[in-house]
Amino acid sequence: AGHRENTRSPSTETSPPAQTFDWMKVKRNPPKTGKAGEYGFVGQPNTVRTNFTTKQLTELEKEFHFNKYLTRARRVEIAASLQLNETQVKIWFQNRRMKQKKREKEGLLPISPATPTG
Amino acid sequence: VMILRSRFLDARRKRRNFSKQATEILNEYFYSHLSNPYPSEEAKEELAKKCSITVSQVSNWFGNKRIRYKKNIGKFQEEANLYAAKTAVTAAHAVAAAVQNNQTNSP
DNA sequence: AGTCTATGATTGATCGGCAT
DNA sequence: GATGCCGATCAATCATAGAC
Repeated sequence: AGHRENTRSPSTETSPPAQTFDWMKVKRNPPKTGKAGEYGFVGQPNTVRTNFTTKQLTELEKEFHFNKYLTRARRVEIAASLQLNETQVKIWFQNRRMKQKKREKEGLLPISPATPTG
Repeated sequence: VMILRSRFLDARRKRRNFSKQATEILNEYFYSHLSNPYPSEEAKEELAKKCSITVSQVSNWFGNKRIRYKKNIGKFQEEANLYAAKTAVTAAHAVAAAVQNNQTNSP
């Protein structure tokens, strides 16, 4: 999505000195996800990326094949059975759909007809 | 925590660096748009074509570049100057050409 | 032949915008 | 006003290619 422009001198673009533009200051808020995945460890604003287990991924993948989209009820079930937040399940499906789209898009043209030099 | 590696030992495994020239093109774009290195979809497609890589790869490249650049600006200073100078030369050529064109075209 | 760094890809999660 | 989805991006990490 769109990002904010810089607040620096917008005059000359080709300036050697490394200025600090706004995009360089962008910081993401830490995940709100309070995970409870692996081996006993609940609560805590888990400040890091959750690592899904192979089992969880397998189940999610399996469900994805069945339905690309989830209903509220199904989401609750999955989240409970896999010990994940509803949000995590929701986000996973979201990302999975994007991944699917990307694959379809890529696996359609990448075959360069005649790769010229360069 | 160790046996679960086979999960994704797939694509990420065998990776190939882009050609010297492709990297050159990408860097030129990056440093000449340092104030906002976010190429549009069209720009990405054009870069992808010029570099003979996919649009996703262009996106990956810029994503990695942006993060790594801001993570350690100092480390890229040299590279930044290099490309800044390069584009400056290109600009100079353009100006020279324009001037010449102007001379032979303004009787 | 290792160790360290550069780099492309993957992915859980965030951001802004839009739809319901 | 809240909630879900999309598209783009972030940020951390993986695994490998390359430098030393």
